[in-house]
Amino acid sequence: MSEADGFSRCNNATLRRTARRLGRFYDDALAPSGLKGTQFGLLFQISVGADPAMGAIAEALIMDLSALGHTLKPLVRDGYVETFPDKDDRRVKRVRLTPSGQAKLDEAIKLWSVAQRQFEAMIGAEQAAKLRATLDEVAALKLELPAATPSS
Amino acid sequence: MSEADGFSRCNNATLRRTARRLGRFYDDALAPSGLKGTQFGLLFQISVGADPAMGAIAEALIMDLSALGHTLKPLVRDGYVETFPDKDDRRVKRVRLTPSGQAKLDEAIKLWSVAQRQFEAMIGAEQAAKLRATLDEVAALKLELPAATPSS
DNA sequence: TCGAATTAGTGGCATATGCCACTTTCGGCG
DNA sequence: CGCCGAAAGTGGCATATGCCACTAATTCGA
Repeated sequence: MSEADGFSRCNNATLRRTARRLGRFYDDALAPSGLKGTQFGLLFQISVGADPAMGAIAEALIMDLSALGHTLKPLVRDGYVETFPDKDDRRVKRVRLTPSGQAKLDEAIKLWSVAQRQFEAMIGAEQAAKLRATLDEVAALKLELPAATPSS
Repeated sequence: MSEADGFSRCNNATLRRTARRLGRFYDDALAPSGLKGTQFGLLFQISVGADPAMGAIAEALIMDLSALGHTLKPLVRDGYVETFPDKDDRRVKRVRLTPSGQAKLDEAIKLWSVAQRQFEAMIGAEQAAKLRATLDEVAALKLELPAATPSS
């Protein structure tokens, strides 16, 4: 029963499953703003940084650099963020919100608060904080597969 | 300052962030099999069901039905799963593993075990079980947004 | 100072997910 | 019966993510 009933033992599967569920909830809440949960998080991350470089954002969100580039496109296209090269290192591309983007973020934060409050009312703020702490702990683990082929 | 420190307060963002991290870890472990973590979970879910209908799988995985359809395609294309109409209700499409799919799943389970073991060795089996329990609890919540403002 | 190694991004390709608009079947109901 | 509304999937469209191969800009060592 433990394994036979749907692989409830796989930490990864369980995590993704819940992520889909919660993702839809937050997405619904943000819908009026036209932003998805991911975009909202990305805009926020940009807003709290000091014209962060793409690499810095990717690292903070534990996201692949190229994935970040892709995800950023619609936001640039819609005029919420803009990029510019770093003064000292032309390889570096920095990102910042446009006034329009800041306004959109402010708007979205109001919507986000509703979902956040609702969620914490259901599960309890304590419990939520504990869950986030555990998740952050997991995200910080230096996971490494046992060297598959030490060959040579 | 509660929000200015990187939005660590957003349950959804934290969850996705960790999902990306853990997802890559499991994906790396499964790489030799050519399967992604999601496909692995899907194959497993199919294997434990009795020729489950698409709707049943989608519900079990808390996944959108159409999303499931999309995700299933590469697996059908590669000959790991096959579908057939339900005898009594032609609207229903049932899914099952092919012998090749079962073999691939068996192969993947060995790889998965390594990642699973490794992860639990790092965070502790107890802790992992507790995390999964909490995640399942969250996934089971009947989240609902406070009736949208009829505005005006 | 020049070329190898490294770093930061980009583009292409493939899967992951969702929503919406349809189409096909069913299950009632008058 | 025959029509309507519900149920189960499909296809199209758009974003989310990753990996790989490549390019451009820097850094470093001989």
